Amino acid sequence: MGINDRKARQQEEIKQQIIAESWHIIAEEGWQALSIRRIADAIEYSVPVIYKHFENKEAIQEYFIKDGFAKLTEEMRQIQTASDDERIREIAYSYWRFAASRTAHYRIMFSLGIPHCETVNSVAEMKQMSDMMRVAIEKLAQSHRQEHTDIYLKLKTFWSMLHGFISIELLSNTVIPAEPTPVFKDAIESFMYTLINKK
Amino acid sequence: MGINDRKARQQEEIKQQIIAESWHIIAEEGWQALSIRRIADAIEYSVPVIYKHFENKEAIQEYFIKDGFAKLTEEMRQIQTASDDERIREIAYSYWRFAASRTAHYRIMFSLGIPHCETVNSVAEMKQMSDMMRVAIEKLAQSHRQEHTDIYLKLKTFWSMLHGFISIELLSNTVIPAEPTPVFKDAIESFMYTLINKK
DNA sequence: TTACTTTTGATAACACTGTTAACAAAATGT
DNA sequence: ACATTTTGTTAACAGTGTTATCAAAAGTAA
Repeated sequence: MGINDRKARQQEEIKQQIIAESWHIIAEEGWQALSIRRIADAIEYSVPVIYKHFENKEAIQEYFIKDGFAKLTEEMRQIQTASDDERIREIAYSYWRFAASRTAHYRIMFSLGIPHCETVNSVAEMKQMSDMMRVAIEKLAQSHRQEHTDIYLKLKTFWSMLHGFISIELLSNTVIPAEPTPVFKDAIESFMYTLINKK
Repeated sequence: MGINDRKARQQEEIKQQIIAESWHIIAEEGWQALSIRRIADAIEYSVPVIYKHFENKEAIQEYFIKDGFAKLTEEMRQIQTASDDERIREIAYSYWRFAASRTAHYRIMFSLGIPHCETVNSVAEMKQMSDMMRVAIEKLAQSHRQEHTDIYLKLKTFWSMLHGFISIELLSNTVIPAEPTPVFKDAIESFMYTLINKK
């Protein structure tokens, strides 16, 4: 039945339009400017059509959260470095650059206003990212004969540091510098130092 | 003119009622459940009365943000410790306990969803808190003959760490443990170590 | 081609939201 | 007792997310 295939394609196209136009609005005017009616206007369909593709507005937010983590993971995946030391540094830097270049996206991903997700590990896209970090930390620990480090402890610390710096940056409403600041770099070096050297 | 005094008192009481009832709703059902009409119902006045005391809803949020930082600073101020080492540790712990015991308040203070404040230093209550942290770091650095450390760099790192850990904790929707976790404590010790010992 | 069925989409409503203009009533000053 | 200011209310405007109801288009079978 080619007819059903075509229908599925057409529906999928509408969904992609919803996503594209939504992002258009968000990028231009922020998440708070996004309303179902504005999406409907933009895609030139009536309001209830949107509810055929997203259960509610929160589901749209959820989509962008997952999408954000997927994009972040993708950027991290493209890192090519010689040493394990370099790798974890570059992961940190690409995290910073992501927050700097896609600030609107980052804000949505970590908006603590509305509780949305269950556990970090239950969201596949989040887990992918944290896995990538974990492996990098693991490798660095191993290559410096630190097999007995608590990796999950270090992973949590690592992510907390990254997000902490970005958050504080986001508090003052100025644009995040495109490249990691010295403060940030310094903290990453400290983290790596305590990871490599036994206590 | 005692009449004007009484009027001022009555108006002030209404304002306090607005604050109290607002907080009642927030504590019970979260920030998103707070609406002007619900406040009006609770204080048994009509809606426009609220606008006599707060310019708009954002002003109410702003009030709670400032109030939160004031309360946090107050808790930090009550710390009594023997050594400078102990002090910075206790500041970190009281930060954790604040976030754990007043999670709803903490969420409002750092909700990155709606941009609200200018610079950190322009909000007096924020500055108070960061000053308190800065002095503690300064003292610790001095008492270990580290006069040439960049205090602002360390302050930013310190706060980023604290907020980073809490944020990650807030992501997974479970309750924050009342007492600082080992991961958190470990990170604080690391921070203090790099602060005390020259690079 | 006609009749029936399913899918698809639009209209319009419901119950909210923040905000404010217009007005009535109470309190105060003369 | 009258005029004025203060105080608070009603009712509306323009928007929000969400959904029940219904019409039209598309597909299926005779």
